Amino acid sequence: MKKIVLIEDDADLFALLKYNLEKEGFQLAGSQTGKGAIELCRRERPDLILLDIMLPDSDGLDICKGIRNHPEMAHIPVIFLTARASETDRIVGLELGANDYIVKPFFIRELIARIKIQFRGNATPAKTLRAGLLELDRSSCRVHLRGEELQLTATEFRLLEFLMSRPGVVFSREQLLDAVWGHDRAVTDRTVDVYILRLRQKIEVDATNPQFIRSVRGFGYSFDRTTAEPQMAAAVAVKQ
Amino acid sequence: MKKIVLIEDDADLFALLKYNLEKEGFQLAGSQTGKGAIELCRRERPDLILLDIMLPDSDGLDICKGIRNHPEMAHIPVIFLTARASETDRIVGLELGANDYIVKPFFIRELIARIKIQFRGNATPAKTLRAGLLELDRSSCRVHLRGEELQLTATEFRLLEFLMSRPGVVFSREQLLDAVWGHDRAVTDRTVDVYILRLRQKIEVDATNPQFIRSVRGFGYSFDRTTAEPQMAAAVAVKQ
DNA sequence: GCAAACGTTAATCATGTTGTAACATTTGTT
DNA sequence: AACAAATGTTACAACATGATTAACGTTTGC
Repeated sequence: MKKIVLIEDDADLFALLKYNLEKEGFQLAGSQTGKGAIELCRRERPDLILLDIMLPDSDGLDICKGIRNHPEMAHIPVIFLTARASETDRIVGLELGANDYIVKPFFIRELIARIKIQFRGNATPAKTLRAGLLELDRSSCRVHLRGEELQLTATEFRLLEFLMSRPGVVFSREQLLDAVWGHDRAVTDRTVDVYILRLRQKIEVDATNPQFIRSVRGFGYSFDRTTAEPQMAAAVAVKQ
Repeated sequence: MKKIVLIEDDADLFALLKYNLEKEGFQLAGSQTGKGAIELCRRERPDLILLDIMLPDSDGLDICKGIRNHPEMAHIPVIFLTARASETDRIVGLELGANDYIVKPFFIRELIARIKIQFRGNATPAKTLRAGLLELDRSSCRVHLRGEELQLTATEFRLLEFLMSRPGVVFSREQLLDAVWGHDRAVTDRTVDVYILRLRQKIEVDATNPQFIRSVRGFGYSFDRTTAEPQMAAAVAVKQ
């Protein structure tokens, strides 16, 4: 849960924001004075700071500058609440490090939207797929198992990526060929079997009891963690 | 000087924004259609993209998604121009990676303010890229290895800079040509191979075991330490 | 105008990958 | 148990890819 510090002197607005932001699932701390705001942030270590510029006892810009001067807080995003658009220049022109600002009066939902933009950061969509000890990193095209890097070929990688990105879903050989080999494929569907085998040899610890790639007889394959069944273990023991 | 790409179908608004942003010192490229917007960005490689959501021929959200899917453009900030606050939810709810948005009608100065906020975030771009004993200084266009200066040609430098600025990310030859050679490339993708070779000859200590530039068979190249040690493979072989 | 440096292509070589067929095993059904 | 269908496994020849070199056209600086 994200924690927000709100510095706003107007009691009504303070209450309104606190109510709405808490309803939205944020944890709120705050103060209605600028005095001690920096101390408050240092104690609370919020994920974001909402800062009114016009405070009766101090200047919001100074508070922001102060926060930026503390290395341990310098990275925390600050959104200014400002009374008039004419103040825009001061916020932006000076090197204060505001990450955003919003002009009063504003819709609560717009403020929430801007807060969420800050939290989304630079929108780094999960580039790496995980399943227990198995990790697949899309950007670097690497696969790790228990921290050890596996050497997969391009086709193996694409197949594993496709399966891992839709865990639990069973795909027919046809579908896998379309997705991994492409549309202009001239490939037998049994080829999929061979690649599944090769993948298993590389990612499965125990090939006889696949942990990651599940065969679904009559349908195809799926990436699915079959929770280790004690029955299976027993069966194996009997066989020996 | 910062370069901005503007995608806006309204001719009046397009002209108005172009005039004002150029007056502000930005270099502007743009299009009044969504068609080919991604291609435009790939060619221009702007520092920021202004994107109208409602376009007659395509959806701005899709364009943004497309941009985020190209690794070489994924880091470029996008500001949406949106007609109504009610569209806010779509922008924020979806994982599209918008960095900001502004609701029409807006003050030009507010837009400029928001643009500058985006640029200030990048105000401290690492002027020099480092990777172990390898140093690349962007401002002086010099590269040092163990303190010794290397003589790289312009293309070699740009290629290395591009790869080093996104360590670990694998780029296809296509992407590298787009990013390093630029728009009017009438160049075979094999050319990339030759440049990779020349770079390796200059920066790699042991060319047979590349330390910096990794070939990813079937995908392309990336600037990345290869964690897999050939010694390990040998040890395994011996154990068997 | 010349020579050196640079950018590009094409050809060759070694190596790893790919897809298939043939065979083996498992599974479910009668 | 017998059988057929589905899946697992192996081996191999054709193929694709990347590294490398040489050659050629173009730009640059003097």
